Amino acid sequence: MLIRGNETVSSFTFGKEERLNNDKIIARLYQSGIVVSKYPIRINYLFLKPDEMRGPFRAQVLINASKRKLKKAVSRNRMKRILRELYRHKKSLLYDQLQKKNAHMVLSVVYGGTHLLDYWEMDRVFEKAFRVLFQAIEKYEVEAESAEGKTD
RNA sequence: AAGGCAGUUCGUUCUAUCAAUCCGUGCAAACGGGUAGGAAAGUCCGGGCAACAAAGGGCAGUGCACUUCCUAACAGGAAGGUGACCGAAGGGUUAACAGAUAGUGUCACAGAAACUAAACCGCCUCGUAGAGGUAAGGGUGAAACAGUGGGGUAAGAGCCCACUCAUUUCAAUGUGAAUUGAAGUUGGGAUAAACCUUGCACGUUGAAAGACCAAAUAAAUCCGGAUCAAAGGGCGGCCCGCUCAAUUGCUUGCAAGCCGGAAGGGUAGGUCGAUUGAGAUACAUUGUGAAGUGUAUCCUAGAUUAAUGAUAGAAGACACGGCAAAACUGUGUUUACAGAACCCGGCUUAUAGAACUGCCUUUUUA
RNA sequence: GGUCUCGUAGUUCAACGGAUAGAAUAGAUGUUUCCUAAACAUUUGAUAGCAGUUCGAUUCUGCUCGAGACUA
Repeated sequence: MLIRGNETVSSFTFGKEERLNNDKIIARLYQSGIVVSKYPIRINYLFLKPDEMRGPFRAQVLINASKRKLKKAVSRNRMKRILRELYRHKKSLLYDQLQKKNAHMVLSVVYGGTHLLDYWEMDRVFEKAFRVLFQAIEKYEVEAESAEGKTD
């Protein structure tokens, strides 16, 4: 089965409000966001204030595949769909982390490889990338607290 | 049965768990239903639709080019004609199939000569310095001024004759391209995917078109202009022609406002366009056919950072192996090409595998 | 989504439809030098691919492939 013991069983839905679709925020994400690269997956992320978020969720994501690397639309679609399923199944972990630190973020997950991966190969890379991302979230809390201290 | 040619169709199915999107019901939770292709592709043609305020004409430009028909239209399709080619046969393939007698250009090297010309070798005559005649033969070339045979001649030549080929005119047949026949004071390369000529067609842009709502605004600056005219904008690129916006004051060249533009600033969310259409299927009917007409039935993707999926299992299919073969069984694969972006009609290109139809040849059996 | 442009030696560029597709530079080999550099000589291309037109295509035409630009 897909659902493993260490994963908390919660909703696996992936609606419109969890997807990033605002043009301005996307531009900010790619200009000033931070990159976590774990070939062939590349994740850009950017922490936002709660009032900047456009929806009730803690994170918004966009998933894409490079047209330069994958010429055929069929293979791009396939990679995007696998990544979407992986995010859908693993996002509760991300939400837990964000809940602990009371943070909000937007992120983009981009497939930048030149050949196709299957679901379980992609799963391995995706978990590694997520682990790096969680470390970054833990660091962020410290920076945020110090920033709050300065402003106060 | 095997092989070949031509054509048509399909191009996995089911179950479980978790999802996406649209529609419907519902206060909500939720439930029910729909959800990618034959090419959705390339963007090569043709249309619909929308904007460009509003008449035209000419030139330039672009495209097409045997005939007749089909179609909203087309460089598409159907039925034919002609040439070339393939096949043993049934038959098939292909054509950028108007014009070289409107004009211009080009035809390298070789060759004597590459276009209204020309004599290198050869042949013949006079004659032996040479002059003249000759395109039959040689050699060159991708191409040498109709071909074959005979007559004729000094030698030759469509110079003459017969047949053939091309071309022109006439007649018959056909809607027509053409075909068949007859006749001639006809016989003068190739190239138009070189310029071009003739005929026909064509505005430009492209759904990021455009319409509406919401939100946000910004003045100041620079350039030009205001009804005689000029300049500027528009009517496809140019020309002709046509046409268009905006005024008051007073010191008459300045002020204020106005019109057009430049640059800059702000906003950048939503709805419509946008999925019922030259629609699909079935039957009847007209037509050789593409297709037309009529009746009935059906509604069959509609996303917008972009849905139509992911994983697991089963069946089926295919490949390889075991067995003389089949059944059976083991292993592997889950397939090829490929993903709607306003919508249609075509064309082109890609495509694992499977099924069917027609025809031909060969062999075997009755 | 739409509209266009361009593909020639490893690289940067040439070439009216006409011998064997040139030039610079890089690479390789040799000469020279005690060695290196420089210099000199020699050498290296399926004109992106497949068809067609033509006597003959880098050039003209069609299709395919690749690269790039523009477009609220």
